[in-house]
Amino acid sequence: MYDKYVAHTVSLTKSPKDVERLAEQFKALGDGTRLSLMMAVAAGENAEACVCDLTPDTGLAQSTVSHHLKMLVDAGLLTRTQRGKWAFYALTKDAQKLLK
Amino acid sequence: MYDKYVAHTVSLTKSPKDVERLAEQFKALGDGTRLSLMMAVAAGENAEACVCDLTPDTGLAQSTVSHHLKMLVDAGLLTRTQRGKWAFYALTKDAQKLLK
DNA sequence: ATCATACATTGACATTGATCGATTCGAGAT
DNA sequence: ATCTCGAATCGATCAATGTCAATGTATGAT
Repeated sequence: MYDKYVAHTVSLTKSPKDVERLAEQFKALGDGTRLSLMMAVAAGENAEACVCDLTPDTGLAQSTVSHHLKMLVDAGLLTRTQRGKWAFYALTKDAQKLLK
Repeated sequence: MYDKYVAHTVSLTKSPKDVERLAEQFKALGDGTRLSLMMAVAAGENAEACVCDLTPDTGLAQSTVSHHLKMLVDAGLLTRTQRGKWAFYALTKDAQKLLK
């Protein structure tokens, strides 16, 4: 009922700790390379992708891509699953919310 | 109809330029201080606030807060309106979408 | 056991970013 | 004109970040 008068953003309901966590997620998305990686993962088959698929498009070194992916995992935006020699990354719920 | 099978995130529909812009907005939100500022603005009367209101809570120098606000404006997340001696900041549509 | 493949980790470097104090600017009020 | 107050800009400093080459690690194939 207060919806008309009170801005119902994320903001009003978050503790300082939540704010820091959210800021961390935004920061993780706040880089062109990483945002592109997220997009590529979302666009991949079964909405997942392995590093070998992701690296070429970026034009960056494999180690750099690996580093970015780790940041996204640490931020809670990607999951990592090892299957054979490949590591598959997929979006988390948080990521889907933030990117929708 | 493809909704069930295709991740319909931001990702799939954005040009490289849009991606960079979006990344810039995420980056702007990816800092605890700035995210708190956004929240404070959203929580303010009429969903706006002036620097004098915002500065004390941050515990930072006024110049620093001013700098952060400029970044948020440049990213298209805040508007700035001068009224008398005060500068009032308010959320943009983009910001409301990203923070909802 | 050895080898190749797919990633991760490390160390280094250059760039960016957050912060402050000091100064400047602009808009009323005197 | 001068003064004051709110806010923006400047210059400097120090920490954090993006990047790569080199190396390490784990997995599967030979």
